[in-house]
Amino acid sequence: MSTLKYSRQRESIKVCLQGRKDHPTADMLYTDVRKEFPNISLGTVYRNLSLLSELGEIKRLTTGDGPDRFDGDTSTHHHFICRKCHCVTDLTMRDISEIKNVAAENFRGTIEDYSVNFYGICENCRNHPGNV
Amino acid sequence: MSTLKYSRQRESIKVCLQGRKDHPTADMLYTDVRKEFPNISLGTVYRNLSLLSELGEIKRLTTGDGPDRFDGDTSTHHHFICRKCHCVTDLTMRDISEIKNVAAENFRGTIEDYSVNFYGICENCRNHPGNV
DNA sequence: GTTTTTGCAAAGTATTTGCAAATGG
DNA sequence: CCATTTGCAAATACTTTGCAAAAAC
Repeated sequence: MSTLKYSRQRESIKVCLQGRKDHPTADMLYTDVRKEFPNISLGTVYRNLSLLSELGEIKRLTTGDGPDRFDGDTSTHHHFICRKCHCVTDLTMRDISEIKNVAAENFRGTIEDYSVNFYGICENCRNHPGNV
Repeated sequence: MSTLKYSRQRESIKVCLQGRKDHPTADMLYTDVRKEFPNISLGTVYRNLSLLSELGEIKRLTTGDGPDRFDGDTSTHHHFICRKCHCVTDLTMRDISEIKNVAAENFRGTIEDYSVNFYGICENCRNHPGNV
């Protein structure tokens, strides 16, 4: 296996992501990072996002609708995805990790992880049905 | 809105899907349905899978790895996805729908649905580490 | 006859990859 | 120096779409 080398681009991508509370796509981060590195390429953004999520320094969110999104907050939490405006927001809720044990009870493989997404209409879309 | 017309192709796609216990991709179903309709096009398969899942007659599964998969069983259940062979299997587990209420407690939008996926290593991959 | 669906091909979206040059250690 | 990373462009993977012909009703 190869040794990891520091890169200013990777660092910037990580800092940009951690400074945001939305859950940006690769392309949104590309726009952001280009302010600091105008010549960075989208390929580099994709490569580093994949690398960082393999290292566990960020999280990849697959919403089931459109491109993957990324989250700089790696602590255990779940997301709400609005089926109208497609925004992704953090949910503050009590621990539900017990569902992993429930799933493991009758299963003969090894369950290592789980992911939960909640879907519906966000507060903003419900209040402004005309938009988006 | 337009009225739905019967189509032999759509019927065949649905029957093929319901006859399988794996969770095939559009392309896998395409291969299958072509035995009955050698001239069917992949576009027709995609169109009908989207339509059927909008109608609630089948379910679309987004695994976060590779193409979407489809499930002819629309009853409430959850899935395990092997991170090695990427197989998708049904989990038999007790009801966890309470997590929807837990999520709704501190959230100001409307939660309509949720999806849970479990990840890890399936029994087969664990027993045959060399394969795949 | 009118509307919906199909097959085909082309286009669209998201992401990955090959390669020579640049950077990091 | 040698290994890794970059920028660029081309390639890939998956899915959707426009359109004329066929099928459904």
